Amino acid sequence: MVTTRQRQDLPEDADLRRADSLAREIFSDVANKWALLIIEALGERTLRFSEVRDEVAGVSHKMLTQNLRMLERNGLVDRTVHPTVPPRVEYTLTEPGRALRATVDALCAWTQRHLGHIEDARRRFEG
Amino acid sequence: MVTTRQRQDLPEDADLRRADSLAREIFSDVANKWALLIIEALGERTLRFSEVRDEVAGVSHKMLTQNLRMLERNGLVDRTVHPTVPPRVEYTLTEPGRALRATVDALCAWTQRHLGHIEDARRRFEG
DNA sequence: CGGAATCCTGGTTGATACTG
DNA sequence: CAGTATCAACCAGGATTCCG
Repeated sequence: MVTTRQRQDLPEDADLRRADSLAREIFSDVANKWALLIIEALGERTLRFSEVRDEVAGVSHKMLTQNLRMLERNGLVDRTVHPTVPPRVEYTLTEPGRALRATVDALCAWTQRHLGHIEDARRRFEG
Repeated sequence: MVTTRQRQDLPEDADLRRADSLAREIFSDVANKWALLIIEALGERTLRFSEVRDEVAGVSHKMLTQNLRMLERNGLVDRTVHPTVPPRVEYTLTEPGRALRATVDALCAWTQRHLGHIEDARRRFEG
């Protein structure tokens, strides 16, 4: 993944730059708090809309639908509508979604491992 | 890292909940586009403010200082001021910063690997 | 129950200008 | 060059309401 400015602008770089801006877009979609928390909440399970809402602390109805749509659009979650009444909508991670979840797990582990160091750094910072 | 609601609220859980909200806070700090791009840009190198700005495409002066401060506060980057004129300020990842970078690398790799799948998913989504 | 639409507020962002 | 301050614009995000 390219995260830096392009140094040149030759015509033959066109498709490279396209893939690049796409990567950037996906990165922006995914590198966001709610998306990552939702992916983490889904884990290996299949959850209903309201179950996800209950699992992800503090998420609003709106943010949840918005992010679930985005994840569905990018093929990271499957959305299944059961035509019953009342309606029942279930969400599951797709294969790419589960792969992403692995790196989110790593991020969570990193956070846990460095909690102490970060607390110290903060005390030192404002001193 | 705990990402779900607390089911109970017993007194003895107080410090657990404190660590929890701290983890949540750090997660929110770090799970953001600019922070991750900056960490990726720094990599193993030491860069000046203007060099980081040049490496991270599209970041504004303000967002850059803001995020660098945040990363410094959390002890993820070292900030060294050389008292020369004009001033020279250099940024380097700390050990925790480099550890975090490893997971960011994983995220970037994930993005690259699934670019195609995601493009397809999008086409299927809007139909 | 899940979702869309509306409104409304406040935080985030970029532009600009100024300091050391 | 690096950083801060100020201001205006914008958009994220919450609350609410209505629909299937």
